[in-house]
Amino acid sequence: MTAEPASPGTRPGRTPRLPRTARRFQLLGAAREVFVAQGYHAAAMDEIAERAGVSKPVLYQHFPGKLELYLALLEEHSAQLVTSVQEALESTTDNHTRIVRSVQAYFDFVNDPSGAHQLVLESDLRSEPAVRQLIETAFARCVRAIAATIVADTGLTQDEADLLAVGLVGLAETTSRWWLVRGGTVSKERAVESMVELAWRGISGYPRQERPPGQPDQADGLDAAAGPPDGAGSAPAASEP
Amino acid sequence: MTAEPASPGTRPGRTPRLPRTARRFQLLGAAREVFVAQGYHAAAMDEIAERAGVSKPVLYQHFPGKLELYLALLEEHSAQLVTSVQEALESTTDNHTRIVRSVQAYFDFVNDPSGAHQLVLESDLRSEPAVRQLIETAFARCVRAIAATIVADTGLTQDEADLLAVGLVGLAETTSRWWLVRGGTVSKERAVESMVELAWRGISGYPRQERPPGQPDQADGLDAAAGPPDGAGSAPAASEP
DNA sequence: GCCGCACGCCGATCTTGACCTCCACCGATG
DNA sequence: CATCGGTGGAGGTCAAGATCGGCGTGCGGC
Repeated sequence: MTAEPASPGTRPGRTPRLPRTARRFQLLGAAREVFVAQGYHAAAMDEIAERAGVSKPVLYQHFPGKLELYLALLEEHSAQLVTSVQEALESTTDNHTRIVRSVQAYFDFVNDPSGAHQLVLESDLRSEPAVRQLIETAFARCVRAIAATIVADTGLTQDEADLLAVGLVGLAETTSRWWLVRGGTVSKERAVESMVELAWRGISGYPRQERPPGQPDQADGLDAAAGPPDGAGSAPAASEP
Repeated sequence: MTAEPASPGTRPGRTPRLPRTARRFQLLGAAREVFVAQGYHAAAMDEIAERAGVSKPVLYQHFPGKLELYLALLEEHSAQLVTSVQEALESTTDNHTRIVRSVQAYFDFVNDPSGAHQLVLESDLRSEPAVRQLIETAFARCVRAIAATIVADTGLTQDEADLLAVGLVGLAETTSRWWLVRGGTVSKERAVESMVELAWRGISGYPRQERPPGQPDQADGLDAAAGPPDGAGSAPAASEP
């Protein structure tokens, strides 16, 4: 006691006393910046607090610990990605458009100026079960959505459709991240277009695959949406034999 | 632990005094096990030494520090992956076989019982520049090898080929890891076959990029191995070394 | 208009855990 | 038989997560 408060007139007020909700939001923003820039392990709670303009105790009054803070951000952004992909798939019944919008969803997600995609796609805390589970669940939701679309519009088995969906997700993830890093060379639209074309060529002709006889194949490929292909003509240059 | 120092006569000799090379090899093996199981940050040098049956000073006599030990493992396995992919591409001139063997290279790499692929594909030390650079270099080498093949056998530009190669690498990476985790459902051969088919459909028809109609470019696909199209000049410009 | 209350905020500190070296010991060699 | 290089356990250092008492401000009640 009587430590050395020096002079009581020292300007103590740094922060204008925010309400809890606003403060929490600001802390999440600061944490996102630091976690994205440094990664989980290299990030320090001191820096997050400093970045937010508050002291560490305030941080610990809003979040029980570093892990929970990270998980809050991770949950937010992984849900955002999943929602984007699901909306892209549900927004239309034309499968080519579905692919376009899904790939675009990944590119947009990666292109977010906050760089939050790194938390979901390049986390350095996969050893933590909670983190791993969250990331894998988000991945699985995207895969499941795509696979459900595939299995609904083709005669493929669930396993086959899962595999294809995983491949497409990996393609979109990897290319979008690569495009972001090497962003200068190719425009986003061009990259998306290339990837869509690759994916579309890859799966558009699928239902005509040699299947055990007795299984009447659908009349058309994936490009046949729910209804008849009435002038959709979406197939770009698909080599239609 | 530390039951008691008790008597100094407790048979201290555990290790039969290995030569340096063998000892180093053994240390690398122990380190690999621990790093794979725990990740870099959760791994402790104590555990690596204990796993190897030696004490910590010997560990530090073979490696300057934890990071260097990790880098040695990372370099070894990333080089192994790159070599596998390069050999797969150079082993034949048939592009379909090239894809088969390349995808198989990824699946084999992931399927290694040591689990070493996690070091390269799921490292939790990307914040470290040396680690990041090593991983990205390995990735880039795989991409470059594939892109070089594409650009040699088609008229695509370097940028386009890079993009396709990145997509194929991402596809192989993601599906192989997914297959390993969900290994029970699909056999490896079946998964490889599906992915090869997807990739092959995706790129096999490529050299006939949107060209004015009326061109009878029937057999002019990637499956036509030799002979770059004469009219495909289009200023490659050779930007990257 | 004024007072007391309560809440939010801060400086300084503690503790843990992991990486990295110093004193006793033992088998091979001249 | 003596020496010497390598081995083993105990300890130092430091960074980073987590926390305790005090302070100042804004607001409801009188």
